[in-house]
Amino acid sequence: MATIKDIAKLAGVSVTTVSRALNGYSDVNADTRKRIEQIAKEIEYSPNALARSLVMKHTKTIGLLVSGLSRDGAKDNIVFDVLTGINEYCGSMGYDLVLFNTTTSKQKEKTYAQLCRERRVDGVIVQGIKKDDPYLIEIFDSNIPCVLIDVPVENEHTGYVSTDNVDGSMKAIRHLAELGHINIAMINGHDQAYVSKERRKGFELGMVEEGLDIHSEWIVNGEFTELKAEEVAYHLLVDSPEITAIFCASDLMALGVMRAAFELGKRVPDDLSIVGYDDITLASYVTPALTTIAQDTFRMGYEAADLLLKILHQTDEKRVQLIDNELKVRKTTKRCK
Amino acid sequence: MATIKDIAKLAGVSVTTVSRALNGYSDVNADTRKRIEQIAKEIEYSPNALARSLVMKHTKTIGLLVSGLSRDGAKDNIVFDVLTGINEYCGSMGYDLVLFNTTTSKQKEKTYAQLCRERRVDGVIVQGIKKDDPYLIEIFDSNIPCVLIDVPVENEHTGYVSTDNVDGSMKAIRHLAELGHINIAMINGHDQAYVSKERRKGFELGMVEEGLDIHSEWIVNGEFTELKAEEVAYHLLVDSPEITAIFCASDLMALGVMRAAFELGKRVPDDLSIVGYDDITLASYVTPALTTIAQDTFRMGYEAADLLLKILHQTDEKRVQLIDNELKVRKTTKRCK
DNA sequence: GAGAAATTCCGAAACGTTTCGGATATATTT
DNA sequence: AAATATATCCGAAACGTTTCGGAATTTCTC
Repeated sequence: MATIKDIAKLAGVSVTTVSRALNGYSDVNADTRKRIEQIAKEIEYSPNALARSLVMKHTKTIGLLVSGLSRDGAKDNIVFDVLTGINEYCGSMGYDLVLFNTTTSKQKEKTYAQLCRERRVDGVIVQGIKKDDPYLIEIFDSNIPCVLIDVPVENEHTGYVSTDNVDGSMKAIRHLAELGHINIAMINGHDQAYVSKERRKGFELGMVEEGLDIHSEWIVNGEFTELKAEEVAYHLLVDSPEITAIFCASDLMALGVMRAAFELGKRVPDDLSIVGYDDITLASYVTPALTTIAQDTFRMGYEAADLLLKILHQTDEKRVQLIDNELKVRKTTKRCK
Repeated sequence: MATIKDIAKLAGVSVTTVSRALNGYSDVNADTRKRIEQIAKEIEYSPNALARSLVMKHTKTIGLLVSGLSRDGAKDNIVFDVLTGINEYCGSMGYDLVLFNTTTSKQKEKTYAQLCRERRVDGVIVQGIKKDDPYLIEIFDSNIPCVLIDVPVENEHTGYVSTDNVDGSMKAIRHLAELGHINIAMINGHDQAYVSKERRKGFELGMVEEGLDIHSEWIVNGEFTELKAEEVAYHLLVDSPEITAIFCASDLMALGVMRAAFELGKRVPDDLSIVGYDDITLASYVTPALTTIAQDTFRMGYEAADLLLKILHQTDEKRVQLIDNELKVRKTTKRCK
């Protein structure tokens, strides 16, 4: 493969001059520059990013640590959306992305910092990490620039992007309350997720705001999966048939609840109102279409990348970026009889 | 950041010995090895992959060139599924992935080969490329190991993975014919896609096999989008109300067709049978659930990565990998009245 | 106990860049 | 014409590894 040395030899100049010519420095004659560029094209030269990075001390790549990059991550397209957002912004800024594998056991034995340092990524975006993941404290302790998705960690070199999960949940409850619902239950995710805590808080705040009673036994975890949510919703609905509305911490779980309702012969939304969270693609395609709190996940990725580059270049001391969310009223909510 | 030199100094040995110790060579004393490893841990050493790759001439990374990594690629989760498949296999083999950005204009000015050579990726997997993309011939001409998804290009250093698209389409037609359908139309993708050509061929072969007439004006392109498919299906169904079944070259287009049918007051499947292609997540969630030809896209990614590594290591002279597909009968097809 | 073999280590070059400090030649000023 | 400024170039070191060829020491063989 052609190197800068080859060009130098052919052009009869030093490698220094070739380097400076190709990188647009001013102290090289216009003619020599032309000649060098010409030769570079002829012998199909392309610079070796490895060698460059080695001396420049930056790679123009940012690492991606994503936990949900597994087969069933396809249903909720959140991971994908965030990824495209990141990709979009990074692409426009000339950064490439490298995907780290956290799924395989092979990689798990390497620490977070090792992963990043080996590849010498300039920064990292972390997605889908749980509160109790050992990686998390390592992220905080290491000095690698990093932004988390939906995990509030702040630092000299780490920030995060999220949405206002308590406000989002309150929107859901207000909507339900306006429709006259009183007996409202909640299917939450699991305790290892930051958003679960927030969404529960929003649920409770919304309930007291509306003057409604909170039945703590009506708040159950659905593990963020359709199947588990279906199961717990089923039991919930048999045990407490007076429930007329369920707020779910994710759309996928809302789909599970719909299924449970169907099995019990409860019609949605006539007998049971449901509101989800996320606005995944499925939400608007399913029948009846799901009322939900929409998050602009693409934008979350986009802003995460933006924030990371700002931390990287120290152009800004901002460390957190909050994205709007929005209630989308569709067909799974109806006035309470 | 700690380097091999630091270890050498602390351990009182040469860098050669450190290198050989850490890489498990046999010509280093067990005690010195222990000592070196100990020191490495203490000063939190992690090897610089850049420097290593520079001399080793391989990076243990494979490049990803994907066109559909855009916002609306989320609906059909194909890109994502393939990606996870690739990620899974590469992870298990100790390879990392780098995502190349082809979406932005900035990158488009770089040639395919430049992109790969700069980063010195060991190989590339290309997805969603069109037949008339200038990149394609460059891929063929360059000597970078490469496997394409769904584009039949074979070479010393390039292979592809795909499914049997003509057979898949024939399965669809057979199914429709068995249900007594005679007037069958097809909504195809666009002419720049290899799979479109194949699926059309399968459609036609299936029709003659079943002794049915092919009306060439009943084969129209829907550009692989829901909207366009809805539009062309609408016109098709108004112009030729005798059509009782439509075979679509993608599930997304099938959804468009369902919408068109709904607008025209035609019930699916009672008045119109529809079969899609791909088996995206939406297919099974939509009402009525979509009958479709399922492709194991995760597996396609997985096998693509496997094939690439085989080409890379020259362990095999195989250059093409075909994945099975399968007819999934759901609720959008019914016996013709 | 001499020669052979095995064990353990190391110096130096190489990978392909960038960049610092200076050198040479030409142009400008006085 | 001398002094100064400008334009253009270059040598060499540095980045952090791997690896070739050989050297020094110890152990084995007869």
